[in-house]
Amino acid sequence: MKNIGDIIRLAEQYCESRGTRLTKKRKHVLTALIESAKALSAYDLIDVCREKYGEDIPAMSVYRILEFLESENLVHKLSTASKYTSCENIIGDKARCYSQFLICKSCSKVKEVGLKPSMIAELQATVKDASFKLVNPQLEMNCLCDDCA
Amino acid sequence: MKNIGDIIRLAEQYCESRGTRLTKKRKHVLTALIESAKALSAYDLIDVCREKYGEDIPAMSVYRILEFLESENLVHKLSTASKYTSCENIIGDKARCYSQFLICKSCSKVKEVGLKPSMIAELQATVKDASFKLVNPQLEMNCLCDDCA
DNA sequence: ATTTTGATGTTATAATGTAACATCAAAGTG
DNA sequence: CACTTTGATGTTACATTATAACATCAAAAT
Repeated sequence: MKNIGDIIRLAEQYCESRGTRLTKKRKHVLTALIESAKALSAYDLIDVCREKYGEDIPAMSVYRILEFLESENLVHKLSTASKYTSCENIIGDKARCYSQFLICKSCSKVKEVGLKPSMIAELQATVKDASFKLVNPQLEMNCLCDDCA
Repeated sequence: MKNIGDIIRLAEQYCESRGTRLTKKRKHVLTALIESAKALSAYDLIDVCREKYGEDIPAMSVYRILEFLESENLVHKLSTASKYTSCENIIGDKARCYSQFLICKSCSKVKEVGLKPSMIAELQATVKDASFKLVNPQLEMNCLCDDCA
């Protein structure tokens, strides 16, 4: 398990290699998400950045930053919760695109788990049979964590 | 395939048997959802009810009605889309609680598919291993339908 | 030095959803 | 039947999530 500095440095190099930049504010938002065990809303992130970095980021910018981090596969949006979480295996060799997210609906604690290939195949087959194309293969499970249950 | 009147009558009897009432407005909202191939937002439903029944239902009431219909297993909320859809097998003998929803992110067309028992078992195992409890086992897949792709 | 591009700021507003309290109508009770 | 209780709906106000449109700023490329 790397420390946060190492992770951010890796993320920075990764962005550079893709011709994009991990700016200071983007780093702060990403750091906030990595350090949080829970998923955070855009407005939560505004608060965290103010408290932690004395930095006042407008909502519009936070949304743009989140969009950027998502496009770089550093962050996931959890649509069922309207919250965001950092990728568990940030900059893994193979970006994990098929994940199952367990989300505590009470406290927003999140666990990201890779899907077995057999499951992926099964889900894809269903989609194909129904004449749909899968855009974002991400399973969000509405749960309660043991602490909240 | 039953006609809409038969379905609504069934739903009504079902509610009666559970000691709840399918009122006129609830029927209208449910009918609108059944007759739509696409998932509808709460505010879409306000429009449909006005156009179709000349009935002006305030947003608050629509949300309450949707909550009721969900609690009776007549309607699903698709959280990833913030829209609602009627259950495909309304009042099936066994309410289908584990479903996979294919949702076109462009036009909101929805297809509901039952999950294979092996998938359900797999998902549940993951949840258990992670010390979470599954609250709502509903898989929403962000897709494009063939028409929109 | 200047231009270009990408990042961020600003303002306004849209879309989704809920809290709190008032009213109304149906169903049961004396 | 009058009365009470309960459940359904109305009303108002507001919270939360998100985006559009246009302005400014800063880094990099020429």
